[in-house]
Amino acid sequence: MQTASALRQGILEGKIPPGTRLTEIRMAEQLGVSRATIRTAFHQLTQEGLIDQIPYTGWMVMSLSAHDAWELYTLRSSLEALASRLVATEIRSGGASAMSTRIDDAFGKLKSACAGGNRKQIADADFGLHRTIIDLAGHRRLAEQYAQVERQVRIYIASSDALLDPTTIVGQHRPIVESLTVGDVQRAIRAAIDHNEQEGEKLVAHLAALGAH
Amino acid sequence: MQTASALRQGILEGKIPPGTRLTEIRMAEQLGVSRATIRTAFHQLTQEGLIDQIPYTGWMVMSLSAHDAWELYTLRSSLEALASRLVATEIRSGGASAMSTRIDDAFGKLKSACAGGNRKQIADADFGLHRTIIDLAGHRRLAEQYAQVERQVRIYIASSDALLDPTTIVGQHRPIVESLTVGDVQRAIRAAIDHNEQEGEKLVAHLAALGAH
DNA sequence: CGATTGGCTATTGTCGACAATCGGGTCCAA
DNA sequence: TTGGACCCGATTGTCGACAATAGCCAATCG
Repeated sequence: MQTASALRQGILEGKIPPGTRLTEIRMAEQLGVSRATIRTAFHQLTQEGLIDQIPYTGWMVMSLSAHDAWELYTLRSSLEALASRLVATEIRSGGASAMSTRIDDAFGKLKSACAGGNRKQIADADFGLHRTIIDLAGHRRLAEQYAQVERQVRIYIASSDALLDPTTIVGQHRPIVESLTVGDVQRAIRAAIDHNEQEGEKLVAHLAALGAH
Repeated sequence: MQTASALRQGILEGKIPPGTRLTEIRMAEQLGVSRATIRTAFHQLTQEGLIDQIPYTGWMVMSLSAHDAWELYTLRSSLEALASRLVATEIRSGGASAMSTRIDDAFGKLKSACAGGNRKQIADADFGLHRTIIDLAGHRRLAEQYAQVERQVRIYIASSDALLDPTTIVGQHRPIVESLTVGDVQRAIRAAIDHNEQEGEKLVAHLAALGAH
């Protein structure tokens, strides 16, 4: 839906910052549609994990505390560990070379994005690599739940690209890619968990610093 | 919301079987409310994973194939493994005796339910024990995502209680409870995974048998 | 002076009517 | 016979108006 897309983009690009209160009436006027249309869009965004409803009061752009960041990265760790197990197992058993190719392609895009230096491109390529692995698992519900986590993480990555260090990103993802493409199940699971632990600590620290400022 | 609760109950108790097509107009007449109210209820149930929307066509009660069952149990396994890790770690490090108590209580209810023999009570106690562990993890997003999986599993458990064997249920849960209450992290994780593997195979087999009938 | 009650405003919750869209069936023509 | 265009019923999508509710501020009472 068009109006949901507009709002999603605004939130994900940081134009509508976390904690912003959204009212149906104002949004309806602003976008030139009726409240019913806004309402379905808000329901959609709620399902995507981007906003929250407060009965008889309004809607709020999801806002993350340090504890929320901890939740996101512990959850993401578990979901990526499952995906890594499934993909690595498939690569190990079958000769699924198409899977390895797609992972290598996504990793290649990340490498050239880091070489380029464009923050948005780097972030997109980073998320793209992770999403490629998730999609390869052939697990709709896993993909859906992962997408919810990813979108919430993106809210913060977008509004504060303090978590992107172009010089280290490629190296941090190499263990994940290599263990997967050779079908080393145990190492792939471990690599996914380790990666999320590192990233999670960074986001928690970042949010704690913001909270203190 | 009242109307969402009525529909949820109907679906979870099997009165509205999987695959049923729901139309806003008929539901509105049937429950004596307007379409707008039904619509928000449907959006709520969609977020809960109980129904699906088909644009310009209607809404359908979630229907599970054998592959869907595989998805549910692999996902549940990962989520319960995470919860088990968190809870067992907490019990090990702190003297969180309240946690052990709540787990033992839930296990006690399961035992007496199995002794009683009432299917619905057994199912509720079974889900209750798992939910207790999830809740103890202190992880809102984990609880929410787990709830989605649980509700979808419940759709089938309710409509075909072939998966409940009162004589073995208690024994199947004992490793989970014992490893958690003594704070054995690794064993707790393993117990959670093993349990889900068993249950998943049962549901897959059940669905495959239905598909063949 | 503090707490409680009452009303007021802003916002969501609910409603019925109309517009847009989808799917299937029919009719016609090649 | 078969392919395709068209029409029609059913259903959701959208709209504006009214009802219900929460939160706030002030007035009142102890």
